[in-house]
Amino acid sequence: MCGHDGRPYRLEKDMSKQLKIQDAVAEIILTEGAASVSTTKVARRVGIAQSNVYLYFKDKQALLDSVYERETQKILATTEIASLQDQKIPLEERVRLYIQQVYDFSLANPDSLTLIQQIKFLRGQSPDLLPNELTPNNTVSQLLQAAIDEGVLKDLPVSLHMSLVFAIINRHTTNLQLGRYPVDKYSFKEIYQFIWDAMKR
Amino acid sequence: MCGHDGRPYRLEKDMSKQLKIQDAVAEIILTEGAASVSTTKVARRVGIAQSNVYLYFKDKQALLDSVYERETQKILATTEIASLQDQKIPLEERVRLYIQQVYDFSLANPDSLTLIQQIKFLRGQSPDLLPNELTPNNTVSQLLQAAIDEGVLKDLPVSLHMSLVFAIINRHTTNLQLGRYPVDKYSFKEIYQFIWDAMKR
Amino acid sequence: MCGHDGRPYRLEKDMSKQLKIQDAVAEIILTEGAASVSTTKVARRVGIAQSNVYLYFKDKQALLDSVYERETQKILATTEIASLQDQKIPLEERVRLYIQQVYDFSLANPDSLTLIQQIKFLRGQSPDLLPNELTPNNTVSQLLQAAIDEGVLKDLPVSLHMSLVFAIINRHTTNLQLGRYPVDKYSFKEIYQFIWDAMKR
Amino acid sequence: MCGHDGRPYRLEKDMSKQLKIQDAVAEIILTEGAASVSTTKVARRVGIAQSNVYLYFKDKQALLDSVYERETQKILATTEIASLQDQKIPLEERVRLYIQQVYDFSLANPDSLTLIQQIKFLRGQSPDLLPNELTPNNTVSQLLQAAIDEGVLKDLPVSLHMSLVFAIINRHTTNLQLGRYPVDKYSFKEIYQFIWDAMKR
DNA sequence: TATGAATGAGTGTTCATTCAT
DNA sequence: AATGAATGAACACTCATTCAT
Repeated sequence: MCGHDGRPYRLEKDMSKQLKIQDAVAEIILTEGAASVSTTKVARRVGIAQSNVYLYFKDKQALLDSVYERETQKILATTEIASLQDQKIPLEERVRLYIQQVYDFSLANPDSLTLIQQIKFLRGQSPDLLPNELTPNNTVSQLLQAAIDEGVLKDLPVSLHMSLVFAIINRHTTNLQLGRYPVDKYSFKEIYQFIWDAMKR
Repeated sequence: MCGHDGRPYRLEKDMSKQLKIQDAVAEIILTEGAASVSTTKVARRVGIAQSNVYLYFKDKQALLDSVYERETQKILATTEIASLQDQKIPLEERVRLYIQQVYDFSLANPDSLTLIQQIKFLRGQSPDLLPNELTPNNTVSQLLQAAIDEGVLKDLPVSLHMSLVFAIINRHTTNLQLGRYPVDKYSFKEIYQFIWDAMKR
Repeated sequence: MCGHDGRPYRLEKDMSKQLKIQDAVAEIILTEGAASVSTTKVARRVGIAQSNVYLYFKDKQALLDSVYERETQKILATTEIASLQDQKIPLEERVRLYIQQVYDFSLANPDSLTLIQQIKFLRGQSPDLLPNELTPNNTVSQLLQAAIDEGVLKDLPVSLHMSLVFAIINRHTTNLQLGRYPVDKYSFKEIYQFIWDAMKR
Repeated sequence: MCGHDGRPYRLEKDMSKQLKIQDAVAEIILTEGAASVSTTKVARRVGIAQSNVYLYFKDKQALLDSVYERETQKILATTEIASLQDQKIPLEERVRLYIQQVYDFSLANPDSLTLIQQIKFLRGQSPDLLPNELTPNNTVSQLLQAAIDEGVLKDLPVSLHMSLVFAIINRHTTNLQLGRYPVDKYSFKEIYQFIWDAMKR
């Protein structure tokens, strides 16, 4: 159960430094804000030499980008794109599914959105929660556009619909994280109704 | 058109250094993000020595705070708080007025909200557009709460209602700024309907 | 009761800024150490503009020097040089007088010596309490040298004798200032005996 | 005369940067005074980048402290504390030993005391030559107190006795350094007699 | 006499990045 | 793969000094 060099290879080792470094970056962003990420801090937190960071990432930007990428991948992994594209499901129902997926993900990974926002912020971009580059978003865009065309949703820019969904759900989960009210005070149904009333034609 | 000393007094001259510095900060924030504001850059942009910044502002923090303050003051100046508190106006109409005011302000000062967001971000605060300390927001909170209690609005956290308003309007004006669609493509009425459908009971 | 310019001349005004500035410097030195004297701080303490300091003193060094000078003048003013030179008084008695004068001055102006020490320190000089430039010190040197020549004092360098006197008395008064023991615990007689036993042949 | 890697190992190479930096600090303190020590100057003198200083010392303060520590350690290393505590040696003889040790050290390391004084000054502490924290000084304090209690020394504060010893010896060695008189002009015996006459009952 | 505005050089400190080992 | 040493540029901030008014 050992490598040829006699060093035992544990799963952690496999996960290697790369991930540990990314984790450290995420931690720092969440606790101190993206602006205060530095290779020094990251290295210290991981317990490696500062220069070591450059063994795994071309430069600081690449490091931040990779963390950004990792979080967006999490969204991809969680969301079931297939069902959103499934023509057999009525449009209205698919929109509901989309909202539910955002809701579920946001509740399960409240940090992910924060990380994405923070890194965007550092780039000087607006911190809105619309990572347009995101693959699933293209799907979502198409879904919403179709729903608009079919007269299911109000004839407003897709980005407005998406902003609505993100803003409401993000604020709700943030509220929960801050303990502003108990988790069971508002059900998904209520949140969904709030959103849907706006979107629906 | 000259002072008795023969020095021409132009409008620019009237505008004190303090304002010029604040403007430079705002510019940098809008183009490069708040994280990359530095006294060096600011001074260079204004055309003064770096140390000069400290003649007008105690601190870098004080400088940023002053810019923040300036923008929030703009909001205060623009919004008509009185009418939101006017008991003679029906609640539903006052909520409409509130939304309209946010809309008008956002359209007139699209950068203001960005600046506030960015500076909040730097402070490590969440970037939501809910500067709760803002005096008008207390008024707004009370208004919305009253409307909830009277059964005019859905029984959801006030913060959710406010997030909704801000998110939609902010995205709309951002879209306009980016030229994603012409200004007259969507009227206030349509935007308002979108928001109101969600909020109303 | 007014000058020809109509400005009332009060005594404080006479004492003018010059002295106030020196006082401020002394205060700062005593509370924060000579190294942290700055024209900014001085001006703030006096309540004048920073640039104003340069109206009264050529530069910072001149300012410090003037404070130094002022304190050494205090010594001069207090000490009765005449009696130390009075040939009619026996040498031993005159040495006693000298020690007593240092003792009295040190007790009355404990800060003076600190100020002198601190300013010398800033100059990079050794902080010993032997301001050789001091006029009275020349007198003292001559007195001590004479006493050595006459076999009244031990045949050791004058500077050693003076260091002894200063060190003992300075430490004693510092102890008193720090409240290490009550003022009446040790009389001058005891201190004098301590010093004299060393010096005398 | 080379390591296996072909790199010549000279004595200088043995001496780590850390020591070189400390030496540079000491040099600057001795020539220009502690107040004018700056990381820039230090780095320039060592021939490294300024930022490099922070590779070896957390702080400027830490750097100064380390120099302070180094000098006090020298004292510790030189002095034979054991004999001062040896109950079999009569008190009077032990006091003599103490004085001799101070004398020997002061002659061998005339800069050490200056360095300690200067750094204490920068800290705003009184520059007296009584580093009370110093371990040997506790021993010395006890020794002197015992000698006072036994009627060997005059009944005066221990600090006065210590100040005496330091002041005389320090001035003497400073005089020597300044070349005010040849080394052999005054023997230890004479200096000792000077001090002892004051201290002894 | 007094001021405020201005400045350039300086301070200590942190950073991203490179390189020889 | 990993390190420690090194560096130059940047940072926020303070200072002594000057000058026009």
